[in-house]
Amino acid sequence: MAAKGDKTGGETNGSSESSGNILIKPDGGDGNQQAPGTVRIVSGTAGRGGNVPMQILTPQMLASLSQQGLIIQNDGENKGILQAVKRARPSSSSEQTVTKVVITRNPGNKVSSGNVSGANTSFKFQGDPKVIGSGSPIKVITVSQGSNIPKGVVIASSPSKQTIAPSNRIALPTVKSPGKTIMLASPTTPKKIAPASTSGTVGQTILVKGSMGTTSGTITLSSGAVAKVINVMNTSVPSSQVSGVAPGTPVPVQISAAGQAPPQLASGLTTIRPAGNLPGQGNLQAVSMAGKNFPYMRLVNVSTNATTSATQAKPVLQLANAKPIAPAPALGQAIPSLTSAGQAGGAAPRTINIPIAPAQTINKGIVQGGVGNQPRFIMPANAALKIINAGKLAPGTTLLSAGGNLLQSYAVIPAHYLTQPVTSQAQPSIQSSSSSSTSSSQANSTSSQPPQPQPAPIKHSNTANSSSNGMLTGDGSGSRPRKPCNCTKSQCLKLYCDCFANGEFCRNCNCNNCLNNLDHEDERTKAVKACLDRNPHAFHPKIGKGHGSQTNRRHNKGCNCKRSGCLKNYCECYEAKILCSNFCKCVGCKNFEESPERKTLMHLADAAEVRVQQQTAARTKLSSQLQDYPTKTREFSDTGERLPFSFITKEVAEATLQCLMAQADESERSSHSSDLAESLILEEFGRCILQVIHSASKAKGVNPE
DNA sequence: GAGTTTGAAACT
DNA sequence: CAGTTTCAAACTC
Repeated sequence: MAAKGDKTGGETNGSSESSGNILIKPDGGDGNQQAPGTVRIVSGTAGRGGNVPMQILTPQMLASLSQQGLIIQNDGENKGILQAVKRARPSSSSEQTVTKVVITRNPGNKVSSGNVSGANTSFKFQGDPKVIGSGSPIKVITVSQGSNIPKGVVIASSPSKQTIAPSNRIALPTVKSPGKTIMLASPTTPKKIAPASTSGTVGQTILVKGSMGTTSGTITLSSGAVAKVINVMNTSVPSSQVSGVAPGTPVPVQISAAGQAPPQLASGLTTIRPAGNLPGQGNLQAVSMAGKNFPYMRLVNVSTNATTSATQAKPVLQLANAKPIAPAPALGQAIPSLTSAGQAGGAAPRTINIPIAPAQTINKGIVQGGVGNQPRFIMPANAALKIINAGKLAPGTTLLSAGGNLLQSYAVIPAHYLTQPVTSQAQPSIQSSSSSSTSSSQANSTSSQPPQPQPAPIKHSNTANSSSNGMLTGDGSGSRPRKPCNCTKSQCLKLYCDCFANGEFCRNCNCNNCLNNLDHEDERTKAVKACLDRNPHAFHPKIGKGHGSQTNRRHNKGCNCKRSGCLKNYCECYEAKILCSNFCKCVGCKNFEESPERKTLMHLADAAEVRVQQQTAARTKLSSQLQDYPTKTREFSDTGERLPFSFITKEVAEATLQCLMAQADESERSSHSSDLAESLILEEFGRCILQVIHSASKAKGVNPE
């Protein structure tokens, strides 16, 4: 699909400006004549437009801008536009502030264009393929002024590398602070970002459900494909909406510290951007599994072979500073980097470029979101899937390619890698990039060509924890805790293992001889491949949407129950709380709408739930009252006499309650009628009260004071 | 907690 | 593709 933010399409120029330069000219200028490799920056009034002298930015200048805090942020006013906002610098009042940058890619051209506008300056530019990506059409990044500057993604090369030239690309580093994370929402999720997911803290991963509507940031990977990037304010995420995203398309959201947008800090961000000139590409798919916590990225349709060089026109998936999050390391914890070649020390952004095929259609074969909000990325590892300049991936990286049909070619990357917080620890690198990019995004894609098998090298992560399942929890993103597995024979490398089946690493599990961790990526990779060979949909959510209603869920494959009547949790349909469908091959199914047995079970379950809730509420209330009581009341009168109610201590109350419960149990065992049971319980309560009174009368204390 | 039942996954 | 085996979760006692 076309990116809404792709406003500059056709703004390419055939000029011959030296590559790597960015020409900045007044916003609103068409810039069609801009020389390739240049970006026009036009100064203007706050926001956009305006008359400001034209400037030319060289890669070095661009890098400098990034260092100065050029931030990409959500543009509330411009749908589908990725905003770049330059962080305010207190010290320089005269300095122009870039508030908005739009980078668009020109499908048919090698020149990318875009515009940047700021409070005082508006820029429109055309990017040099070399600058933004090897000769690939680049997307437009629109930057508009925003009052909310501290959001952020920083556009620029990493501080560690001042020039862009070396890598020929512009990185979109994010704030250094605690991890930038990307979560993808289930494709089946509502079109609007769930309010519940709109809050979080810096470094936290927030799950945003795919939506239509306003976009906070958008990067068009190629014609027809759009990568979305949303930058969120530091502690809270505005209930942004995303536009240009197909319904259900997962949307990454990242949170950065307010006011922090140091380019050098880029980390943990995942950037998807085109690196080639392939026309109409866009092939990155985000796939989320219902109820799964594991994001996957899917690259579809790689038409070229794996050996294609980075300079070749190919869409590229870039993982910048993505660090494999091993066993859920705490934010800020040192983590081996997924990307970056040979760079230790961590400040420098590291990227992995993965060529991706041109996108033609969207989301074919994509797994529909399922229960819950645990997304995963599935990256088809076509032969074309290649790690540029990298012979190997950093620890935990699993990139598989399988020959054969498209569906069989996937690379599964644990969400950790995409959500890892950046750390300062030295990292194994695959490719060093002068710039790091930020924001993650996903694009739609389709494929047309069969992937070629090329297993991606995997390295072990020092931080790999054999017990980690990568479960994301406690971030308020909607992820749910997953039960630990108890596998004993499968080594957690078969679909028997829920962790593995969910695309997660085992963590805090009770499994034996577990290989589902970063320490055994090779084995894991092979296992994943084997599963995909057996069933290309192996990692797809089992629960999808039915044809009829948007809201109806159904088991995509159907169950095969024979003895449970589909009314026990053995049945996957019942377990998922959905009715059996035509796909099911079950025998003696009782899990259908009008089933009396099912209704009875439902009623019982509801009643039980109500009881539990009531009991919990009562206990909470009672406990609260008992705790507060001493502070609210006086135990002794002015005369020093102990007041009656002071004898009703917490222990007394609990004892009384136990007596009542015992009476209730007795009544139940005796099959008493409810009326009789009630009477007996009240009588018991009376006896308890009398006993308390009796005790109080005998033990009147005196205020020690 | 041990043993049984169950159905998905894996295998033949 | 069908039948069998393996496996781990669900369930029962």
